[in-house]
Amino acid sequence: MNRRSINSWREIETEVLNRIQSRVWAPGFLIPNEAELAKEFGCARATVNRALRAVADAGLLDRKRKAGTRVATHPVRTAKLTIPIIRHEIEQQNQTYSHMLVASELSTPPLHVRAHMKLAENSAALSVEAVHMADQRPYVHENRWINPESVPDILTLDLANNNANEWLVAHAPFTRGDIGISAIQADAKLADIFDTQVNDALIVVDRTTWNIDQSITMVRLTYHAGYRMRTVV
Amino acid sequence: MNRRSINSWREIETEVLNRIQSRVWAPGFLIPNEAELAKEFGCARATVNRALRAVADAGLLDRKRKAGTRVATHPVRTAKLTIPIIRHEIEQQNQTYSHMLVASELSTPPLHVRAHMKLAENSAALSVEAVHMADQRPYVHENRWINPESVPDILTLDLANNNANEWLVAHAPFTRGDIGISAIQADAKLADIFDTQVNDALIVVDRTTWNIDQSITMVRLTYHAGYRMRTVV
DNA sequence: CAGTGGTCTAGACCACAAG
DNA sequence: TTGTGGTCTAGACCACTGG
Repeated sequence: MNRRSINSWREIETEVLNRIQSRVWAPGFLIPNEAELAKEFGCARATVNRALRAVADAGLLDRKRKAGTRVATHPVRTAKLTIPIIRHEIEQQNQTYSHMLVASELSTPPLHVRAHMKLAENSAALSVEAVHMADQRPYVHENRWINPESVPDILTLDLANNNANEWLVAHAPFTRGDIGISAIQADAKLADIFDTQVNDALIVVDRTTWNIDQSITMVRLTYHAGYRMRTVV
Repeated sequence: MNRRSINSWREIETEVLNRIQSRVWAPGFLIPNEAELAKEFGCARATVNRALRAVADAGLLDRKRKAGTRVATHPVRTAKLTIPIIRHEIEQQNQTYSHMLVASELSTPPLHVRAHMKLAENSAALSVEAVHMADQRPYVHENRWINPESVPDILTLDLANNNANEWLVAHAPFTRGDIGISAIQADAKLADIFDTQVNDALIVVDRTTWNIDQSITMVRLTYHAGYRMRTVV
């Protein structure tokens, strides 16, 4: 075969994607092993490995030792949902960010919060309620519980002039988090905050972050009516 | 230093994460270069590279040639939002999947669809409306436009017995897609489908997929009331 | 210009899993 | 048992970019 030598993993990745897309390698097809592809492309096996690993990470190939590499029959694609700092998200739209603290209080969280955050029955947590504004208009409402055992410094922080969202990102790295996205009807309070109608549909993001097995914070973000989360695959 | 030798990239990754989390390497800190870390860990530079690349991909390190590697000050975390085949999502919850075709018709799409899918003014597209059921209960409503130029075979497919969602995944690989998530109030039709109240808040996912620059399909998925998308970071 | 990460190579050994 | 991907090494050169 007079194929010109392909020796960058990105070129190999492109070639592999082309073969999959053009169905030269159809779904379920067992593709040649790394050594053979390396010979075909005239490069080292490690380079082929790098390329195939990238394509497999994207969900288009299934790789198994001994069994070889197959084109995924039902590629499970994943979209990257970025979790931006709210100020950044707003400023990226060329709007002016501001932040309003509604309330902050150290108290005993309700049962469902204690349960989800794995807090002891009599333990106190810091409750923070705030509204993030874009060009002075309410953008997202934040309702947060913070575990002071994970971030004791939060108790001495001036939350009126500091933003819990950003402060936590910089000072409380987390190892994992769970996220839920749902839709709710605006109640009277939310309708008032967002200057919209009761029963308007709003997007809600619930997120809890953990340091190993200790909860850091549990937050509910309720976005203004008409908000649209966007991403690409 | 009497450090034991660390020579797997996963161990190095763990060690790096530990140093970031314990703030031994604080946000903004310029960490040693790959060669130095390789010496410290007693491994090859390529191994350090593999580990640092993984951590950087996770958003916790910023790497630049010549400038070196710094701990991210505002780590941009990304959650993986999987785009499952609806049948799989339902079966994973141990529910029985079924699928009901409401309508399918070749017709001229409305302007906003033509515009988004980049279709010519007089071109026809296949419109498919269906409901996916879990244990006989409506789970998600699907409203889809398919570009027959991208997937001509769809025109001869028996959509009553085949599921456009799955068929497209297997037969029309896409190179990119854009996704929007929003909340809407149920209108009379959706309330009827989901046997819920008008004005109930529903989650809507709009997705358009592309083969290079040619649109394949544009779909609106409207989930039943109370549906919750979940993911982890 | 020079330091850093990005990548490639040729070879080696290992870990897993199919048969 | 054995074929396949997974990983590591030591070295090399390249590409980008800060100073």
